[in-house]
Amino acid sequence: MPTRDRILDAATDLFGLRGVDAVSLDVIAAEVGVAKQTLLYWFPSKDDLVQAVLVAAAQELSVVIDAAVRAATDDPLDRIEAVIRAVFRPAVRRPALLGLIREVSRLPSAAGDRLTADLAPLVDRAVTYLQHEMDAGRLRPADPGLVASLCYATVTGIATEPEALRVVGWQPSAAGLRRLRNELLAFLRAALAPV
Amino acid sequence: MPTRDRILDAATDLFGLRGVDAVSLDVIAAEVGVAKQTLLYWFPSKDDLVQAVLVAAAQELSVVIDAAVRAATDDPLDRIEAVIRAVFRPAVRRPALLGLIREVSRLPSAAGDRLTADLAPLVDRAVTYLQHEMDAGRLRPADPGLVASLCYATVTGIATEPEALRVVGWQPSAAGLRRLRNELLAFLRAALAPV
DNA sequence: CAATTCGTCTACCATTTGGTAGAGACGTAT
DNA sequence: ATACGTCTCTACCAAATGGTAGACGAATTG
Repeated sequence: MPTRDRILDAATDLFGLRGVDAVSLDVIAAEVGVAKQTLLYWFPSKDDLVQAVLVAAAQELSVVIDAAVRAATDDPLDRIEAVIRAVFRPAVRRPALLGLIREVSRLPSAAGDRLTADLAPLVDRAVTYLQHEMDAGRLRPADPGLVASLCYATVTGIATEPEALRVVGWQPSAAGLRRLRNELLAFLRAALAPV
Repeated sequence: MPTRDRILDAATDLFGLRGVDAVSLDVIAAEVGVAKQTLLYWFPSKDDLVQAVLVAAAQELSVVIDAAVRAATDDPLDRIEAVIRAVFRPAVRRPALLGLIREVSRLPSAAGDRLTADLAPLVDRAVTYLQHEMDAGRLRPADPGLVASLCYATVTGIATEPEALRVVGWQPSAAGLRRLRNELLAFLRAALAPV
């Protein structure tokens, strides 16, 4: 893999796992196996690196979600399930991915604004869709924007906080993951289904 | 207020908002209006300060939740609603509080273990209670541990990520907060109610 | 009054941070 | 060959970091 991509990969994992401020360029460089100045050659400053990492992560997620939506059936609950399933795989494979998105909220707003702008169309489409399905009686009527946020909070929260699962005795085995995914799906289905 | 408490307060807000690693002792000292060495007088090291902040936050939340549970009626959905309402107020007044709990997952495990131990009895009681109510048919049958984690993820996520709400056009006004709280309650009620 | 404890301070220090300057290795085109 | 662009390196640097040493004044205690 090209050096630039290896840097992006390592930075994504480290930033998402430990937080942007907690990870120094030296640590990333050591992880990748190059000198710090090689990082600064590819990304002129740490801010640039953060930016690039965010853009790459947003795009990766966008693509996955988009494909899932396209492939699913017409029923909104099935469609939502498809998205969750699609997000769950990369999120578990790389817990850092969603952790990174979350990291945005504590970054100086300028950095996050770019990401927000990138994701805005995706969000708008989702909200419009929810509204439409609620009107048609296929989802529990509610504020579609807030419902979208709540779903996001649930999925991201559960994917990025292994601690919260550990204290209830959950184990990250293959079987545990399946069980978690199924409970998550049942939870959201119940939360969204029409009365 | 005594210096020690003022330090704890400021540290709670800053740690919860920006992350432990991102906040230096100098920043906290400046916020409180004392010299850095005054901090180190009260808390011999940054780790000690972090520890103290976590313990204080956990206790504050424990007390609030405990009171809410005691005061509520017998119906489990009402009881859960009471807890959410109780947590919502301090969480909104100080967004850092829940953010801090979340911060644990990225701390060196030793620091978080103490907090985990402190909260374990509370969690155990909640899980046992959920199990009991599910058996009695007053809640949707599911894995009570995972359901507890999912509720936690939803509440914490929505309270600590203003970004997720901003992108759907939500505003943190008094009316907005009420609307958010009500949607959150409806969401969880639907997710937990028996079929 | 003397001695001690408490709370805060100024003055430092070693390490780590993000970042600069510039040299050398490598291939490719002239 | 030589010149040039690409990529990585060693050698630094100024600022910020967590932390130490110890002085100062104000209470408290003998």
